[in-house]
Amino acid sequence: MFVATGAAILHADADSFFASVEQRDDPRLRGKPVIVGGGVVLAASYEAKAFGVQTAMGGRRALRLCPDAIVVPPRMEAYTEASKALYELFEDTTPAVEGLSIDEAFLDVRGMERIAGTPLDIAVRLRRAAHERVGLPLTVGIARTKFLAKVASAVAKPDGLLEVPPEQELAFLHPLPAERVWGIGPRTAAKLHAHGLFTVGDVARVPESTLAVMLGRAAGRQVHALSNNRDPRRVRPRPRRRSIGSQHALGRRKRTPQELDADLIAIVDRVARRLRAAHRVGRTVVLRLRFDDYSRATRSLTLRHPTSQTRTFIEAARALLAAAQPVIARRGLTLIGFTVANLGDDLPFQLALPLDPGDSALLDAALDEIRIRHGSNAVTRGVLVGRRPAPAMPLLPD
DNA sequence: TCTGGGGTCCTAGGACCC
DNA sequence: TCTGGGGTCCTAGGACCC
Repeated sequence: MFVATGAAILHADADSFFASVEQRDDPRLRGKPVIVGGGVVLAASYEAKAFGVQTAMGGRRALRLCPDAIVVPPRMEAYTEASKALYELFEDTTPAVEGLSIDEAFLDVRGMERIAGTPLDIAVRLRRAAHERVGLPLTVGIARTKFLAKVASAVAKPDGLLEVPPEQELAFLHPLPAERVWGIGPRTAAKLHAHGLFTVGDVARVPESTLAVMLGRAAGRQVHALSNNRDPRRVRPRPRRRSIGSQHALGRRKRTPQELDADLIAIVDRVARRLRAAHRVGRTVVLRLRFDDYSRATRSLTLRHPTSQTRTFIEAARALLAAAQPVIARRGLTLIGFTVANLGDDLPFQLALPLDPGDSALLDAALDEIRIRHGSNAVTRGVLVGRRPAPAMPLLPD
């Protein structure tokens, strides 16, 4: 009888995803060092990685390391298609799939022994299907917890398969560098190194209260739990996304105010379109800025009503940009971004009211009532119908 | 070492309310 | 005259992930 404590969580991760899709679609790229991106490396094939090329590296440096690399521009639609095909395989494998990113997911295969074989059997089939049906290499880690499964796949890359048996978990985990722990990035790692902590095992021996002081309460707790191999999180479908945004690097060239405004409008419009396509609305708008010295700033405000209207967002974004002018003038702008958060659903509705719908206080009250029924960030658009002979009017006119 | 574009979560302070 | 404790919301920033 299969027991629930066995290693039965799979972490499936496509290797160098964008670059693998490019190599799949263009035979001339196979076996060659490929870089996807331009100014910056979005993805590098393993042949390029062998030269030291890494994701997020500047393009010029990447080409110094690997002069023979073939640079191709990204094709996001192709990657989205490939991602869908991969996720179809995941969903065919088990109903319990938790997507992490465009090319990466957890699969819970507990209790499937009788119908589908051991987790290892399942993983072998999944990898074969990825090769044969999608044409992409897939690395799979198998373990008892999500964290260990993810670490296992990272260790097994590229195009690998690794199972961590329950009795070998600590022997596997503790010798690894601390950076393998989820949530330990460069900053946190530097803090840990300063205290003489380098491996997961080193970190595991530090009391949680000490880590909380060093890293903050939440981060300390998480790092302590994971490094001590405690990860009770279940595999479950991801909740809906909480923000939608877009950004654009401007380069060093100075923009005139008119050019900057045009850039801003283009970004805001892109975000608003995506929001409407997803039937979502948002209430908090965030202007994201980056300066000559790569320092960053954000400016945000929360609207009275959630919306997906381009015009409202542009007004808000312009106001935030205007307020940030002094710091922009001092530090020079190199990136501009716009994000809408505090998302809700855009539900069409109709509301009958006893009074003339020209009354704005009444309108606010009506919207509040709707939000009580549908959630605080729901609903911005609809038709208000007055009982008096008045024409139906749009609630927030375009 | 040189930095793109898409996200997530946490922290901390201030305003405001009871 | 001095001033508790708890809560929510908003804004800004930091760190991390792919």
